[in-house]
Amino acid sequence: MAERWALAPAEDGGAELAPLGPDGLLAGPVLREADLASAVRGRPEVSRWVWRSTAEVYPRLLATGVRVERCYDVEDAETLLLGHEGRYGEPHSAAASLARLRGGPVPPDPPQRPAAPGAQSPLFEPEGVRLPLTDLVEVYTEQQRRHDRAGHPERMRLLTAAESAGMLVAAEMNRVGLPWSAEVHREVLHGLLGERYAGGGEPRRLAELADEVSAAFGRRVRPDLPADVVKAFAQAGIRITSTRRWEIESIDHPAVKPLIEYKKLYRVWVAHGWSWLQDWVRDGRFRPEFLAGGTVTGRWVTNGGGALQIPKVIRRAVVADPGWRLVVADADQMEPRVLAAISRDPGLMEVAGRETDLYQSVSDRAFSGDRDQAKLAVLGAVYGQTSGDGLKNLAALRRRFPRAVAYVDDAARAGEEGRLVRTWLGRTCPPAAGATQDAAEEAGIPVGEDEAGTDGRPWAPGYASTSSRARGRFARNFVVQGSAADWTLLLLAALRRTCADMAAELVFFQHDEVIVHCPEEEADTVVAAIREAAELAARLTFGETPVRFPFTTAVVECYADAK
DNA sequence: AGTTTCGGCGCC
DNA sequence: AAAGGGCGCCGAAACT
Repeated sequence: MAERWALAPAEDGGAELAPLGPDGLLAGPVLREADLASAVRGRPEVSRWVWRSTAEVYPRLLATGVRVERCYDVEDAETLLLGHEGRYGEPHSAAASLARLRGGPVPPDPPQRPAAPGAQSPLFEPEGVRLPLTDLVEVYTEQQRRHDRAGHPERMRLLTAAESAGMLVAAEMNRVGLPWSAEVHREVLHGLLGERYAGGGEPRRLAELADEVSAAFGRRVRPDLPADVVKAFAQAGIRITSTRRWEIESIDHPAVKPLIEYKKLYRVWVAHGWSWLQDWVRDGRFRPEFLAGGTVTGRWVTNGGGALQIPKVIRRAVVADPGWRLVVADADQMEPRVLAAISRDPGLMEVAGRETDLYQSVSDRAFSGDRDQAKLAVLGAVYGQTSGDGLKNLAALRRRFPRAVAYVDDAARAGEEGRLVRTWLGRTCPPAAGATQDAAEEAGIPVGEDEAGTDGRPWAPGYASTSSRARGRFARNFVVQGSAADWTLLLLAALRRTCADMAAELVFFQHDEVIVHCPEEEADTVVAAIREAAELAARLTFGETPVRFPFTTAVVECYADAK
């Protein structure tokens, strides 16, 4: 029988805990134990722990080797519930929730802890404000009722459970770290950038390229200063409005080639160079801090280390332990498949019901076999393309897949009009600041920046202050990107359960891609587990659907060999 | 001098 | 060819 217990850490390293009934109410006396980890370790029959904050509790458990099967993160659920209720931005702490429940003054959320290089999750610095166990349970019980009032209660329950599972995965990945060879990394850096000079200046290759750029302009130009580059082009009789690559790469000038090369290598140097290695890699592991549900769409973010932006060339440094392998798995055309599942467009569901290249199938149906056009059209529909060939392509797409396009069009309209937009499971897009704002924009009155969420959770950048058109694009993308994030949470949860019985460890997750580090002999099992987890996740998330979610998997010793 | 914003680019 | 979604990170520039 699945048991559910509530848990609240105490100041002295101990904990309060108590069993919960099916209704979420206390089902027994509150117990007091001297050691948090022992209290959990001693109760293997508990299948779900209800606690205030996974970030507060779980790293401490993991530090003593204790894993849990499931949890329910009250403060994360509060954020999701508040969003669903159209109260985005209200304080999400358990203390605030309790205050709202009892009608007292609502405390603002405490500020977020800044990221520190190489830092583990804070073991001894509790984040946020603790509550006595009985208060926590009171909040939890009320949250259960709030799930019942959601548009789709069962989906909302799945969402909060799934994101709590995601937080367990994130905490475990933070602890394990991504296998990283500092030696290979240094070789790659040396090969790309050349020797480092004393004093921390540019490495040899960058200095050479900067000289080439200067030579081409006939004067000293610093390629890392956009203003300098714009001026230099102007003096050469070429007007540019920025130094973005797409704007300068078509220019016919001898400085362009070394300039682009410089930008590429400069990026590697500053973002993933020697100092990055120093800061973020220790004992053969890169330890970023993954944060499940860190964005409004539900995508994860990382704190520090740029773990979700590792350049392809640097992936050479991700190397499995001896005798181990990396199973690198990439969901094929995830977003259009998600669009098929949520829109239930018959044509798109049929296309997405096959495991073959979806863009090719779409192009066969609507674009005379031109795969690139089909891909552009699909991505344009999802991203809110508004001009160019995209519009023509969108029209072709609309003829063949009317319900799919209508689905994102409806979301865009809702966003423009300031109505709530939700993912399939019920994660809710932050609404516009107010209906008056559009009118103000219409009248040409600049609209001020909206107040940021007091809880430190991210708003869409400038979301509330952007044009209604931009909000439409955001909402259009939100329903697809966010529903995809819903599905990946269930995928991770399922995969985590399989890995729990093996030596295999989840070490990396990036939107539609997952890496499992495992002994060589487990690799085939892991590959199969990913396929099964994808199917289970699809069934749980979207219900009965013909849509398939195939993965491209590679069993490699080095991440760079996966593609 | 310290903090915030900007420009550019990495990933999906 | 180029415009559209989500992020984080860095140094420089712009601010206080």
